[in-house]
Amino acid sequence: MVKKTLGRRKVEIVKMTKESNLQVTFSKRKAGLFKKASELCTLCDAKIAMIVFSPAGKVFSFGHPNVDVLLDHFRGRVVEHNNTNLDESYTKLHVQMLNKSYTEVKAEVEKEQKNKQSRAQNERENENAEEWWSKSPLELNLSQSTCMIRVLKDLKKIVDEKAFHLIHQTNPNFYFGSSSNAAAPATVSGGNISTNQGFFDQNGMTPRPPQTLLFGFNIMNRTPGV
Amino acid sequence: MVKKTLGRRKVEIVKMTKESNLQVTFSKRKAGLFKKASELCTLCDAKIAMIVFSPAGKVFSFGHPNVDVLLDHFRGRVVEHNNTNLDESYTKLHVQMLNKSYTEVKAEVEKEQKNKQSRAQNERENENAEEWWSKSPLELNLSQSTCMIRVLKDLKKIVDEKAFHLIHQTNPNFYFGSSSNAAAPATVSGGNISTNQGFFDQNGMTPRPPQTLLFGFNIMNRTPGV
DNA sequence: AACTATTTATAAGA
DNA sequence: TTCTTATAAATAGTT
Repeated sequence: MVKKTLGRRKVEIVKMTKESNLQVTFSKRKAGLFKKASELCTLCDAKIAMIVFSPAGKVFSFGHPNVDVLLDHFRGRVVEHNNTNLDESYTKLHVQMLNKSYTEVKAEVEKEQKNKQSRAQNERENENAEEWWSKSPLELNLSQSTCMIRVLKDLKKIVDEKAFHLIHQTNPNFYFGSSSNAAAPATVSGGNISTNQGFFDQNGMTPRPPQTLLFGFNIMNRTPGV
Repeated sequence: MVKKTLGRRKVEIVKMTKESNLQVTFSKRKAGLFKKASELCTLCDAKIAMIVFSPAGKVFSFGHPNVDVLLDHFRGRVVEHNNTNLDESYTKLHVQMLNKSYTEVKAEVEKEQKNKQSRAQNERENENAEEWWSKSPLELNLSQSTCMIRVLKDLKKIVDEKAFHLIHQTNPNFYFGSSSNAAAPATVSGGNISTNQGFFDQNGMTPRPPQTLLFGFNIMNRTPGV
C-alpha cells in the first residue's frame, strides 16, 4: 500500500522562501490562529483583540467581544469618556462594532456563501451599509471606563516590569520610535535605535484621511489575495 | 501495559465549567496562541497585534513588530502625523515600543529567569525603567503614514463589505455601542442592541488617568494569576 | 479546495 | 506551576 502523500513535514520557523507556498500558508495559519483565539474566548471567557497584516498589507482582524472599545481605551481616551460628551466624541471616531464570536461569524459566512447573491447586488447594498456604519454612535458608561482604567494600570505595571529586564540586558535589539528611514533616530536615555526592522515596508500612497475607522469584528473566510 | 494517562481528551468548545481547569487551560492556550502568532509573523512576514484579557481582567499582549504604531494609526492619527509636530503629539501619548519578536523575548525571558535577581533589586530598578519609558519620543515619517492610510482604506473596504452581509441576515446578534448596563441603548438604523454580553464585566475602581500607555511587545512566561 | 501522513498542541493526571 | 503521556487537532506537501 503506497502512501498518497508524505504527510505534514516539519518546517523550520524562518521566513518562507517559496513565494508560492507563502500565501497559502498565511491563509491556513491565519485561519488557525483565529480559530484558536475564538476557542480561547469561548472556553475561558477571555477577551481578545487581534489585528493581522499580511505581507501585502491586507488587514484582518479578530475581536471578541469587539476590538474597538479596547483600543479606544488603550489610547488614553478613558478620561475623556468620564466626561459628558461621550456620544459626540465617539461619533466623531465613527466607532462601530459587532459582537460575534469567530465561530458564529464563520458559520454565518459559510451559510451565506451557499445562497450567495450576485456581485452587482452586493455592490449596491454596500452603499447602504456604509451609511449604516457611519451613523451609529457608541456609548460608554462610567463603570466601564473605570474598569478599563484599572486594566490599563495593570498593563502598565506589567510592561514596566518586563521592559526593565529587557532593556538592561545588553541586548540592544529594541525598537524606539520609527526605524526604517527616520532622518534622526531619537536617542533614548540608556539606549538608542539599533534595529532596522521597520513596521512599514511599503511605498507610500496618496495621503487621504480615513473617514471611518472600523474594526472589532471577525473577518474570516475572506482572503482575496493576502 | 497500563496507560499512565488517558491522554488528551476531546473537549467541546463551550464555556468551561470547572473553574480549577479554567486557569491552566487559559495559560496553556494563551501560550499556544502567542506561539502561533509568532510563527505566522516569522514564516509569512506578517504583522500582528494582539491583546488578551483574562477573565480576571489581566492583560497580555503580543506584537510584532510592535502593537502601538498600529493602533495609533488605526485611531485616526494618520493625518496628524503628516503635519509638523509629530514628535510632540507622540510624546504626549507616551508611546514607546519594543521591536522584538515573541520568540526572541521568550528566549530572553527564560534566560533571565535562570540567573534571576532578588525582588528588591528589581523594585529599585523598575523606577529607572519608568523614567526611561516616559521620556522616549516616537517619530513617524511621511512614507509610513501614507502607507498606513492605504492599509486603513483596505480595512474599511473589507469591513464594509462583510458588515453588510452580517447585518442584513435577520440575525440580530450584534453589538452596537455599550451593552452591559448602558442607560439608553442606542438605536441604530436597521437594528438595535440585542446582546447583553458586555465587554466589561467587572465593577469599577477609582478612576485615575493612565500616565503612560505602553504596549507593543510580548509578555509571556508571566501569568501570575490569570 | 481536498487529502493524509505527520507534526504540534493540549487535556488530564501526577 | 511544571512534567508526562496519550490523544485531538493543525497543517505541509501533494493532488
